[in-house]
Amino acid sequence: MSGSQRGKAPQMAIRRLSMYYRTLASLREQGVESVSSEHLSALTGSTAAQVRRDLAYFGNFGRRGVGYEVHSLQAHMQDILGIGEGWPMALVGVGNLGSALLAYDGFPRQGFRIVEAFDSDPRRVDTVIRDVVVKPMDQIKETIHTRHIVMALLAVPAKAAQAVTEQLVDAGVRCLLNFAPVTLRVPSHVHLASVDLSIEVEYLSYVLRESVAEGDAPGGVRSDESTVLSR
Amino acid sequence: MSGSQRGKAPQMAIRRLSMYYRTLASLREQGVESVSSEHLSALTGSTAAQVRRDLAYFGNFGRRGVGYEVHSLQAHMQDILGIGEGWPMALVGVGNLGSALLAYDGFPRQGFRIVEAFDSDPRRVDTVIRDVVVKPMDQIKETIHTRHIVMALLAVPAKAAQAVTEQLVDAGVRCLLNFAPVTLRVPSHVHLASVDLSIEVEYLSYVLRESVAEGDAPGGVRSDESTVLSR
DNA sequence: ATGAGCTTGTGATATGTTTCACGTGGCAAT
DNA sequence: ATTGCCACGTGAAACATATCACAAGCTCAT
Repeated sequence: MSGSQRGKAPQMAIRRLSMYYRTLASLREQGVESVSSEHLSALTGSTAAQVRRDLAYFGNFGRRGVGYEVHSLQAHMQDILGIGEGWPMALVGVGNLGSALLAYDGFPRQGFRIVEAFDSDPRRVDTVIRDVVVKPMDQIKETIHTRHIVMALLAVPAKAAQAVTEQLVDAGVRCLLNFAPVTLRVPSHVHLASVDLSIEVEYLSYVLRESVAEGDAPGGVRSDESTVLSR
Repeated sequence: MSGSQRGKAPQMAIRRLSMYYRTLASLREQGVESVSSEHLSALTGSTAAQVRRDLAYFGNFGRRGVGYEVHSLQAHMQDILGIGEGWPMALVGVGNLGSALLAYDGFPRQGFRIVEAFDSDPRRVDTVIRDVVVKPMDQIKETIHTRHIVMALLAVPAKAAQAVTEQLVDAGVRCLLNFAPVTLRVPSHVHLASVDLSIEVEYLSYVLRESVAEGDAPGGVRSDESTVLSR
């Protein structure tokens, strides 16, 4: 009944669902009521077969000969991804990046809100950014516990990251999005994703030099080969 | 001669090289002179076999029975990744995120520097952040051309992203790191990577609800399953 | 020198993901 | 009703990636 899917979906498929979700939201704003896998793939830089396969991991959302109903498909994506649960998030580290995360309007728009922020610097404690009061680190455990926060964003310096991670895990956090350029260790019941800017830049640097080394003439138009899409 | 490698490396392997590089730098600071694949895998959350395979895509850097010499291996990684070419980068969009990117010290430490910044908001133009003068958008083409900039970071609102991308491509940029939550279209000779915060958060949201749905008891200690590592 | 012990580099294998190709069901028009 | 067309859902094939397991090469102690 709630034991969801058919086969288990590849991790990448789940990330692509996010893209489909966003694209569907945009289509809906434009008043589009129906999409084909072909259309959706063009908008997300995927392929039609991939779109169909990705969606089929989770159910039969389309109608043969017709396509997918935008509104209903979006609702399904939202449900699968857990958007709308309105998970409250905590932020640790209110430096430049942390402040940017607090201000990032993509989160609230997708139903995620940073409701608590922490920093070790006394000069930042008690400042207010976007209606969030910055608290000192020693209040992490109590605050996270009483507010039932399960997701945390980690925007502290690399050196501090592992120690802070352990505080957060100890406080009961279940998901961590790490921005520090380090490999974190977490217990197996805690989920971890990382955004690493250096890795992305170095990856581009690699493909750049590779493409310069070989001959490379301009060609047609290609789509996103981003971090998460592959092809 | 410069047509580098043996087999061609998986994209993920290249991202892992970045992690090895960073880890080697850290080991070197600690005065460690030699590592085994076993040791390196423990530090990066990979496996020994994976480390050896990843490195073997590019050459024979180790000595059997001994391991890898930290300094020399780091130098090879640097060379492969093109770190040290000192690619100058341009930033477009000096809002919260853009400012954070300007301040991010991971870039200069890896040999990448943001040397130009652009914004469409007149209130931001001519301000100076971290020694970089913010220029108006209409100077993109000339500036990028004369300074031979090949990499650009895109930190503008989603709505503006595609248009700005086209300006940058027109100006001669070869690599783009996109932070806007949209799928960009670029000509095939331009390389694109994307960092999408919503996707990461939604991915965590998915695995969270999945793990809550099934029974899940705490277990041992696991390592990074981040964006880029897989397993 | 020789042997024991260690760790790399790599065929072979296993696993995972994407693509292909087509059967199935649905719609519209005649 | 029947026909023609369309687009989904999916088994099977192709491809990509990770893991296994071991031969090859190095070091050190004797």
